[in-house]
Amino acid sequence: MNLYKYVSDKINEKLGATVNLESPRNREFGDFATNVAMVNVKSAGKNPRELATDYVAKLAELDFVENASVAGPGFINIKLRDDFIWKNVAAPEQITADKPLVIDMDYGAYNVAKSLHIGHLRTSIVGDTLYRLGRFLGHKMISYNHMGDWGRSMGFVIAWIERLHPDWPFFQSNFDPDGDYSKYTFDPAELDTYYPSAAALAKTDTAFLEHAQMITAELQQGHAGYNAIYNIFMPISLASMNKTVKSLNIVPFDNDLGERNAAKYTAPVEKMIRDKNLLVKSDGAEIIIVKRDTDNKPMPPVMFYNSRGAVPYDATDIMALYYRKITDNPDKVIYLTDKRQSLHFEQLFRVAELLNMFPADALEHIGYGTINGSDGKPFKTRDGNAAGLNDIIDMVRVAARARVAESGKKLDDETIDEIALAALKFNDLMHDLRSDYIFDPDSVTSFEGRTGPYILYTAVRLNSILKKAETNQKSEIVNHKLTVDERNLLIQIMDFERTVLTAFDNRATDLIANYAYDLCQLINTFYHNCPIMRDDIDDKTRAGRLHIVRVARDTLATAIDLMGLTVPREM
RNA sequence: GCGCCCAUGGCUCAAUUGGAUAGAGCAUUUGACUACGGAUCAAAAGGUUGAGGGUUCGAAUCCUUCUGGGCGCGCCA
Repeated sequence: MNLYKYVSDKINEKLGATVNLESPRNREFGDFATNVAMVNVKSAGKNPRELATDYVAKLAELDFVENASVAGPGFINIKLRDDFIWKNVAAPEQITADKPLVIDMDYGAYNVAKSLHIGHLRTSIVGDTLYRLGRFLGHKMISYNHMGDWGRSMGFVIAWIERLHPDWPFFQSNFDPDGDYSKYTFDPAELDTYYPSAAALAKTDTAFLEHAQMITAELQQGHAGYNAIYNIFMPISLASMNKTVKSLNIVPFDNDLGERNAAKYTAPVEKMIRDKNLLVKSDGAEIIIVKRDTDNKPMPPVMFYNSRGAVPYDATDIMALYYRKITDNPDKVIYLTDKRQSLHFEQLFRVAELLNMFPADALEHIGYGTINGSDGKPFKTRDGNAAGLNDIIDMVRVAARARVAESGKKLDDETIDEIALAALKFNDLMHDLRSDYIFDPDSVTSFEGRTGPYILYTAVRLNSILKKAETNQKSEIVNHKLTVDERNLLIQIMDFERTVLTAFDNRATDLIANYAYDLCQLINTFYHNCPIMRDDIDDKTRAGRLHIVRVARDTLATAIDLMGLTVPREM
């Protein structure tokens, strides 16, 4: 149940006020606290402690209140009755948001012919958890991997292939579009080196750069040879992306539709823009002015056609939005990208408004921070290269395997992978996604303390008890007087629903991760202090504690699933 | 130049969006039933929340000035 909401509503009803209910930081103060007396002190004309005393008398009449007391400058602390807690604590169910929405989520945004690197970690992992959260709350979530598959980088890749194989038919003037080109193929790993190599060359070789830019424009305008070679490497690259997606255990994208798909809608979108007289010629390009008189900051125009006639990402993003409008017609579109792109999205949203495509509040950009190394600069491997995502996954796996070997346990590879992935993903999820954070390989691979493996370990422990207790499956709730550890755990369990709702509302995946960690701490303390299967434990206590274990396990398992992690059978 | 973001124990992060004695993890020191599984638990030590000023019952959080960092500002995404 949403304990917080229930208690909050009852108290509001009783006091005829809007109470700001909170969980006290220090659990000894009580299960809940409120500052309502301090807030209402002005209108009441009493001092806060007097007013609080009045409130306390009323609160004591509520059937779920064990006691209520005044503390400090006028806080009211409330302790719940044991039987109320016993009666209401339950495993989480699918929660339905008040108003289920259709939500398009744009994250991932992988690039063709460029392997995933550490920059894709957050968009993938956080995007996946937001997607799962939204789904859990009953929203219709539609995910888009808005691939970089049609812009400048494609010209670079093709130019690089031409450089390697100038004799290939795709680059000849007499290219036959109906020919059989099945013998031309690429090794995925090698393909991933093409774009970086080309980009590096373009920095020094202006002629190469200009040639690549021309190829981009010609590709977009239908050049047969370029399109043919594109159609060969594109699927190879996509398969490679999806392999990484799978190894990250993120929900497959509903749509792998990127810039190329969007560009199909150039004509209707251009018409919309022209109809409103928004397209302006400038330096050979065609742009949309989005600056407003009230702006006190730089607001460059949106590029629709560049001077070579190609559609850059400014334009394809408008078209992608158009595509989503005419297909999903979503209530909301949420973009999850690096925060450095926030100006771009502000521009895009202005265009959407100018075109009456979406109101401003339907579009949302969540900008996540950079993952830095211990030097405070974007994380690189020891040899100074941008760290590949597969390399990072492997690094954590190797560490996990070593850890298992050291402990003398025998776990299969699948389990080790689950542990390693948990370490990597939890480390990402626990940070405030809008801030930069430092990625410390030693800390991520330590598997101790505030880590993914700690979370999984806790779940495995609970499963282990339940397995052991299988024989006496009394599912009825036998209540006994709660110990402090039992009580703290149950209160936290009952706060799950509020946490999930708040996390989604604030697009704050760290709330789920931190909730799970706090829950695990309480579980482990309970586990340590409250024996269950030991011979000296009476049946009533055992049955009650087993019930707690079941509910705790189910709650934790739900949180783990929302984070896209898997509980191993053993560890 | 204009604009946005950040600064919290030695290190990495929190702080219920203005609430009580600023909490965790790592590292350090110490302890735990020969174990419902020790990837755990318990405890100690460690803080003028970058600096100054202001707002109020109450500030890490809001305003202001300063210092130090990061990022963005038309043909990349």
